Amino acid sequence: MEVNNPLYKNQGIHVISSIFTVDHGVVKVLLIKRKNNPFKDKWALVGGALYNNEDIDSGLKREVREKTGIDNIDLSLVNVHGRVDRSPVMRMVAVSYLGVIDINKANFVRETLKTSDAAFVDVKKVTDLAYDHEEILASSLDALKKKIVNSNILASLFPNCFTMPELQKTYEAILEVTLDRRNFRRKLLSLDLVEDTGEFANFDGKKPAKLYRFKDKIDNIDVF
Amino acid sequence: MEVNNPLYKNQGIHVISSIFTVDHGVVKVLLIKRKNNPFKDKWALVGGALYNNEDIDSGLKREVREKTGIDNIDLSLVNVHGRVDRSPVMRMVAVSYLGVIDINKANFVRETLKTSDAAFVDVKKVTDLAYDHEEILASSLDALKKKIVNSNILASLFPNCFTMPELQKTYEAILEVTLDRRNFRRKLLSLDLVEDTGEFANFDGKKPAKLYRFKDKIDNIDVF
DNA sequence: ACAAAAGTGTTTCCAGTACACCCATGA
DNA sequence: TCATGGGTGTACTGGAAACACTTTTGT
Repeated sequence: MEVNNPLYKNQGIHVISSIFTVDHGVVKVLLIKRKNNPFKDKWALVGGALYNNEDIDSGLKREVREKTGIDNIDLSLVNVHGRVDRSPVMRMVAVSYLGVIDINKANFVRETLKTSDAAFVDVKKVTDLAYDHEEILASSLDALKKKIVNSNILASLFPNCFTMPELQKTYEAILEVTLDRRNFRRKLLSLDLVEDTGEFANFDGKKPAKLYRFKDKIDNIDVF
Repeated sequence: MEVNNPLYKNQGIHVISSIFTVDHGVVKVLLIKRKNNPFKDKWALVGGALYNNEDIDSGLKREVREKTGIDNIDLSLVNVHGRVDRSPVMRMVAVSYLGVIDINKANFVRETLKTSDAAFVDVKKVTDLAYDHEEILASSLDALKKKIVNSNILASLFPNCFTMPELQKTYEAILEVTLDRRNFRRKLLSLDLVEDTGEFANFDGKKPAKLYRFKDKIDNIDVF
């Protein structure tokens, strides 16, 4: 059968995650530095090759765990990258995902069996990644922009409390726009995703800001 | 390297297309009957295994051509199906796509090297497909519903002229809702996707209906 | 003239936008 | 008391929804 046909041999699947955070108004993505060839010592998105004895979701989570130590992140499908020459070793089709994490809660490890370093990098300053990961990143960043207006994916960025101005700055950083304070607040409250905690946050010398928290997760709010 | 690791051996990629049409108010999908094992003589979605020397887009088009004879259809990514047991032969990850075609222009062939029959089947009556194709179909049907309100994908269903009532019936069939005639027409004209041909269609004994045609293709109208 | 189905216009309502004012705090 | 940034209210606008009337045809 097919298995013996050389046309079908030596193929594999990459599962690649773009893990984003927003750090002081800067959108960053988690990169790891590769220990092995191909692309030894190059920075890359988190991910690797799927095993043939694991579901793709399991492989995705395993790769994230193995290369970063992060264990509890929601990832959603973004795209498929299938140019025949995208890997120099053998034919690999990449399935890409995106996730969002609070930088303070992201206890990633800097070195693992296959990686020599890890860091959140400003997406605007990312260059020279392994494979076609720059392309994958661009595609995931687009998807992130679409997703934050249709889902409560940003809840992961604020596991505890947050103020409206904080949340707004995050939206503005990702979407690269500026929004009206009053309309932003009204819009967000009308979505029924967040609730007032009754607490306040005190900053430098300004009026204390109300603290909100995200309600239980409702992914992908439908337009209909 | 990885290539010699048994964990990475014997994997492949399926490219699977759900090709839809709307026939007299009934949403149908193109199925083919398999000649070979596994799932010999079972109906299945159009698709097959990607070669290791072709881009995924090329493989997708090749599979559609080989199994149906259809050569000029736009397909867009829908989902990835990666359960480890989804294929009984070897580990295959499926990438699924959707397309839409006018049933009158769809000159598909009934038999090919690998298929013994082909037919458009009412999506509500599809049962007992090969592999996990029922699951893939369900997912693609969902995607189709979302897509017809955000793109002019239905233009492929009406390569020539059409009347507003016809187009509305098509929307209603896919979305499984009923819409208001007047609002539907206004909405569609406001989208600037269609233009008046100046011609009219005469039916039984009713007022002639204006004929419209789709303007040049603009896929995926953005919400922003 | 009548039924059937097509075309057109009007009102209402809500969500998004733009904008002005008040409030609490630390210096 | 002042500057800074946070909180609240209101008027405007445009698109979606609800709805009624007219037009054309074959019988």
